[in-house]
Amino acid sequence: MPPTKQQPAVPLAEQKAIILREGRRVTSYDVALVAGVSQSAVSRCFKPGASFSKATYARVMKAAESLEYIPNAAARSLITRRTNVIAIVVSHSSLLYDPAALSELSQQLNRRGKRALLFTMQHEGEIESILTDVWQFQVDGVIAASRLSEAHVAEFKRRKVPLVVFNRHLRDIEVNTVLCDQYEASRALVTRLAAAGHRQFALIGGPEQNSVAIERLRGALDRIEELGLPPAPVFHGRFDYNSGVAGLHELIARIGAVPDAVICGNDPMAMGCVDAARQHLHIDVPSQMSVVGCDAVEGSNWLSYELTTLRQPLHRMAVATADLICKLIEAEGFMEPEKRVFAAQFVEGETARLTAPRATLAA
Amino acid sequence: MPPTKQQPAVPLAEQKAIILREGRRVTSYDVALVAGVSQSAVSRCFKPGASFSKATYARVMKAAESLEYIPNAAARSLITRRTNVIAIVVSHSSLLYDPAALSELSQQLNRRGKRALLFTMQHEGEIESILTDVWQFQVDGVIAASRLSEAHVAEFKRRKVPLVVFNRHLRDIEVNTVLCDQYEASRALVTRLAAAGHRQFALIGGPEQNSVAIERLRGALDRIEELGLPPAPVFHGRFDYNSGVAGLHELIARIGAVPDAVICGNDPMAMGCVDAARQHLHIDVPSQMSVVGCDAVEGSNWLSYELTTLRQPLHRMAVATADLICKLIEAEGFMEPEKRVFAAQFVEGETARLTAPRATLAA
DNA sequence: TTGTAAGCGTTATCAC
DNA sequence: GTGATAACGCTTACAA
Repeated sequence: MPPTKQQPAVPLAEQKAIILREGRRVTSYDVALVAGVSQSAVSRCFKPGASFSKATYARVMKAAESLEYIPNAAARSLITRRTNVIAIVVSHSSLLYDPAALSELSQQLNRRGKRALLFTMQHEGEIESILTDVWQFQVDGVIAASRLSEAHVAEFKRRKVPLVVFNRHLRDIEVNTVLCDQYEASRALVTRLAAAGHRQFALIGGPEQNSVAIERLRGALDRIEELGLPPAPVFHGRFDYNSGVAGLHELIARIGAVPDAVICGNDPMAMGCVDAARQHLHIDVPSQMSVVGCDAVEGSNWLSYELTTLRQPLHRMAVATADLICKLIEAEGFMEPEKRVFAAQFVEGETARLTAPRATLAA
Repeated sequence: MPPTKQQPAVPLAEQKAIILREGRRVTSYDVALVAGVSQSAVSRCFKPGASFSKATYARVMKAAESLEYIPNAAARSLITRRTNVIAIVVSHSSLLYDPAALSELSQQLNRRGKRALLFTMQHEGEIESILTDVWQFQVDGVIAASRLSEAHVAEFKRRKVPLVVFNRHLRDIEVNTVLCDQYEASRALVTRLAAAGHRQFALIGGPEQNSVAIERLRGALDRIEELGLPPAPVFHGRFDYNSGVAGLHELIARIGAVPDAVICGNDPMAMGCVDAARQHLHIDVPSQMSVVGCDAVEGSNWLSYELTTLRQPLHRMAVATADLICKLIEAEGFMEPEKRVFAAQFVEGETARLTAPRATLAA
């Protein structure tokens, strides 16, 4: 066996004492001293795919473990220009009303070795200060589930920070997007309900600025007009249960009669609408009035509701989003904006009448 | 006016061209060149409380803005040893079943100038790899809403990373904690229900390893025994709606009769229990059987349920958690572990009978 | 108040 | 395969 050439190793206990005394963190330099190798050798051992001998690796790992050494991500990212952090920008309400989306996104990023830096905003105005922080943290990319102006999108481009817009419709802006085709889903829904004999529609939409809410409304209104049905009144809610309750009362007052079908911008509003109908107004759902929600959230399929709704393929959308952001990071700017559109899946449920009523035929 | 002494400023356009050509990021050095000052002057202008003249500040800010300069957080944290990032470790299920907690925490951190790095875990086993990442990212502190072993807590201490455990009961471990007194709340609940004449209790608990679930069960079981009531059977669910449905069926089979009251470990399970009673078994709630949940989640107060439940003061808990973690960061280790305990608030709702039944007196 | 210069803890380059 | 050495972009004494 040839003699192993190596630097004199510093005793572990001694090095530990020094670190403790100076109140320092453990660095790769400390590991190098204990392992009897150079600092760069330590660095290489922590880099997958780098070249080092088995013996060096063993010595380094032993020293690293006994010192509980962990590489410093800040120092690494300073030179690699990669942080392995993806910012997720999400509004307070989407977090509350659809927590599964955030959870899925986080999981998918983790699986790809990325971590999620969470930015929640209560008001649209906070976006400015959030973006400032996003730039500061040098995140590798951003997933935004929030409204973004054209100027904001342009700044992402200038700064070369990959951006994927999740489930928002940014019309006429060239930007990477993963979304569910709300417009088409709404149209198909109206078609189906109309085929079952519904004529007078009423709509409980989401906030007027919300792009998802807008698309859902547009789809329904366009299709209603195309089919020559009576115009549908619109109530703008805030995506919460109470908006559904209030919405139904107001819509009935406006029409002066019970509508055949109420299409709601999301599930909590639809559940509010169902409850208001059944418990306040003693309207039977679905025989007297149909109610449809959107999102198939936790709770929509419970026995008390069994809501008719539209399920977004959240898992697949999260996978697509994570894939896309990773691809963008790899491509380093040399990629055309990509839009990945998913179709919503109809959940029949029990709150909408989906076949023509016999009674009507008899009458 | 005295002549302003300053270094020759480099033209903005020229500097921009250089940056673009070299594909670099904009650094404080670029700003310094354009502003005609030293790099350290630029740094100082971005540090609140540092000393600089008004004139210098103005020149620096003008240059910074025109170059769209933003300080690099990685470089800064390398030297300041502060990242302004707090890790939030949360299990998939708590994110899903109580998204408001995460949202509140994130908001409160933001308000204190901190950002949240989100770690979600689907299985308890993932905690190891998560902690490795936590150390790498040099976060200023960690808020954990998950199970942590004594060894894990010890590692936080060794690495001097502030830790606050959110709403978990780590028995016999010295660790900063913000929680709701589940044990006491459960005891009080049993007391109140017993006073209303309930004798046969049944329990639908959460996962056997979950500390919150354990405390809730313990409190109920202890109090039931103290009051000399018949022993209550326990079903262990997974915190989801279906567990509540399945739980009620099984508990009734075990007792051989309908219990007087079912205490559930959280709201979705309670709602499952209510639905199973009303719709599968045609048991009237609350006249024939009382059902109580826990958490007062979104949906528990909707008309179809109006659940009797225990509300945790989430907002105040989030504020306390954010305050505590910030205090710990400031104290740099010189602080005794602190436990902040909040009391749950009883929500009367409509699924539990809270007064003695007249019928019983007559019989 | 301001500029000079020495770090912070890595990775990357390049001889050997 | 390995060890010097130069970045990375900032903060912070210290001297002027």
